[in-house]
Amino acid sequence: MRPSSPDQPAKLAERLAHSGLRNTPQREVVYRALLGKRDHPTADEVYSRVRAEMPSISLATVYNCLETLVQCDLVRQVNFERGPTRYCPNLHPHAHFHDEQSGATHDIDVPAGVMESIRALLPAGYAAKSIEITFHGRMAGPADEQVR
Amino acid sequence: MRPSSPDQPAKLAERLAHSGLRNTPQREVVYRALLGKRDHPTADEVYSRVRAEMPSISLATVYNCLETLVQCDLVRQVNFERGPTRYCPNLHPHAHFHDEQSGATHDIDVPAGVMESIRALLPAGYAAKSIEITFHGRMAGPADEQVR
DNA sequence: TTTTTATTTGGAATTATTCCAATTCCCACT
DNA sequence: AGTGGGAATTGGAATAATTCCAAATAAAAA
Repeated sequence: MRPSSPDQPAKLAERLAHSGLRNTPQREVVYRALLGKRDHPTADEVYSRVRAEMPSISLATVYNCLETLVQCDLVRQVNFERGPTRYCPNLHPHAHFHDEQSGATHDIDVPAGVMESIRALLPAGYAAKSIEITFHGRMAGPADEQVR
Repeated sequence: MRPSSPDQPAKLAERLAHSGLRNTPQREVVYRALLGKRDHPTADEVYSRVRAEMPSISLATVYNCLETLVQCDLVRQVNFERGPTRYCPNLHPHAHFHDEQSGATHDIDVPAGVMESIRALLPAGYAAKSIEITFHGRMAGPADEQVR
């Protein structure tokens, strides 16, 4: 696994400043919670993780911070099917695989070239700022994983 | 525009029968509402369209019928961002373009080959039953539409 | 016709999220 | 250091979307 770049708290400060926003302890702790366990948590899950470190934080603040992080392009917001919004701090171009069995979501790398070929499907006059790709399916069980 | 195939009510009957479900007037009217105006309506929007024809139908039934149609693979369920689930009766492989300005959603054809090349991104052990592609962006204004 | 099973219905309950008004915090300026 | 003002946080109420539930209805099977 690629190590996360070493200066991500600094990145938070920089991006917040860039948008004229303040770097508060709540925003830091929410961002760190996302980076610490990259399993696409819901706002509620972030809330409970963050309370371990900062018991006084409120759920409304968690929502606010997540919203702020999304606006700063530090976090992507992910929705499949019904259910709560999930949050993803992976900024590399990638797709999501949603395992219907476990409910887990896995990141799937998408080469920039493929992303562009998908963008090329758009007729003239359509300008896409972002592209979301989600697979729905099941992971093969251990019996199927053998390559030979 | 390609005319919708002539026998879609029959298709409903067939798919319901295939799943051992009954072909009720409510299911028919909900399905027809989706086919009649293919603008990715929410359950509430379907509800109000359907009430014109069947004023006694309930919102719970609309939810039930939509769920049934999804299970029969007659309708796709679409989610972007927060907000209510939308329903799409287009069964051809396609992506969605979400215009942030108007909130409208447009279908974008995706050639089967491209769909397969996207599927090929999955590592061994991942089996996708469906692939969802959503563009977020803006439509160019009329000034930009000239081809020459 | 009677029995059984599926479906519909209205309303209550739940879930996720947003809103709001009242603090609290922090930065800039004196 | 002291203070004014905008930004952020907070708790709780409000809203929106959906699901749940138990009773009534409708359709199929026997």
